[in-house]
Amino acid sequence: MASRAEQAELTRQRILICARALFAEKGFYGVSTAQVAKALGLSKQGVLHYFMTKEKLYGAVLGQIAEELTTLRSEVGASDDPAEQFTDYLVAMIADTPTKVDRTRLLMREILDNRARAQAAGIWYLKPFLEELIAMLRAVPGWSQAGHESILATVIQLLGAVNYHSVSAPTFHGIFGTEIMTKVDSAFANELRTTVGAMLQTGPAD
Amino acid sequence: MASRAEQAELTRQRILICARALFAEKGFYGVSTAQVAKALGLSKQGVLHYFMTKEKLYGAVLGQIAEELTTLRSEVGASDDPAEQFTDYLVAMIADTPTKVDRTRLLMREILDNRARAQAAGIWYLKPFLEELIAMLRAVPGWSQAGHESILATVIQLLGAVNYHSVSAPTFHGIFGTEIMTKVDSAFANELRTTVGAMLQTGPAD
DNA sequence: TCAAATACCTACCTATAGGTAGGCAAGGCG
DNA sequence: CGCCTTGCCTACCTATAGGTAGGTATTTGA
Repeated sequence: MASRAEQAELTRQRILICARALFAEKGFYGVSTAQVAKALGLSKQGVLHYFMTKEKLYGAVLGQIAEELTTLRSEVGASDDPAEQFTDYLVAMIADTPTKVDRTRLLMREILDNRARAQAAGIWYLKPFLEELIAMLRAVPGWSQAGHESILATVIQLLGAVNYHSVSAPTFHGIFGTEIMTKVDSAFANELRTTVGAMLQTGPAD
Repeated sequence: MASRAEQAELTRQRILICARALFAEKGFYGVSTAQVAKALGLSKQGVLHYFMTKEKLYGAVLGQIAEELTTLRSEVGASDDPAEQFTDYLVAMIADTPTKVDRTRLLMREILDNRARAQAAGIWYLKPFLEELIAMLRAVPGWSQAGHESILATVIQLLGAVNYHSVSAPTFHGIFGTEIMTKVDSAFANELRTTVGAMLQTGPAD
């Protein structure tokens, strides 16, 4: 049997995973700590025992996501071609597993909310990630001379292209039917490569 | 002086506008009817007098947005060139006024939430709008033969590229500073044209 | 002119939110 | 063995949520 400490860590992880899914689905205000607890067969205080407040629980989920973002780079094999490397990085962001979908949805919510909820304190971790994207784009031939605002605008557009898909997938499934959308989902990575390739080759607007 | 009916309609509009801004900023669960009322100098019942329930108030805001979406087409001058027409349509979606920003943010929230909150009933109005985009893309030379999943994937990517900008703008302002981001905001339409142009010219992936 | 309609308000009710206080039983270490 | 820590629970508190009931003063139209 697991030791006491191991058991505790396991529970902690279970809470984190469950909270992540629920926050992703309903948002911070849409989920109560009691709901998280109930979904795990725990009492509300069982949850609060590990994470003192709801705010901190949410923060822990966000921290986990931040960590994933920083290690994202190591998941994609380094290519010699800067354009390919950039593309691979973006493709790696596609949310093709439930965990990744949750991550993307939660990040989108956070971006929407952080202005409303006490300042932008929770977003620090996005910066290095974005800086990396910017640097990678700069390394692509034809982009090194582009203005900073061109680079940023392009990165924003690409992030939108990648992330909007997983965020909107359930809705689009409802609108267009599962059959077509399943095809879209599986074709998406390929389409994204083409899109990114087209943009990179055309170069910045300025 | 305004008649009673006119006065009432005016109040109704004021409530709608205020609710729209608040819902966009904090989401359905993040705003209380009392807060909406307070922001207008009304009592909670003053608001409920016009919109029986919070749910219905939210629905009315959504309805207003739906109407805006359906009339969006008439705002963009019809060009002869299908590619140009498609591009113009997308550019018209860019949220460059507070009202439009609210609209985009609220739609993004709705897309995130509608799975969680009682069914997808609120999304019907997106369909004609999307169908229109699809039809316009199909009309572009080189795209008419593309598979439906290619078209859809492309539309999703483009919607993401357009909408992510206004959704993430406040966060990005916080991260990169207002100076650069202001430049990005004003350069965005131009960059978007280039992006869309590049994609259209390259054609679908299949 | 006077009664019906209506714009908006002041209570008030119930459910639930986040969180505190404190208990209890089962490890783990001296 | 016995004490202390700790994983988790049962109350319980206060604030606020959405919503009902019913009032009042002003318009309006017959």
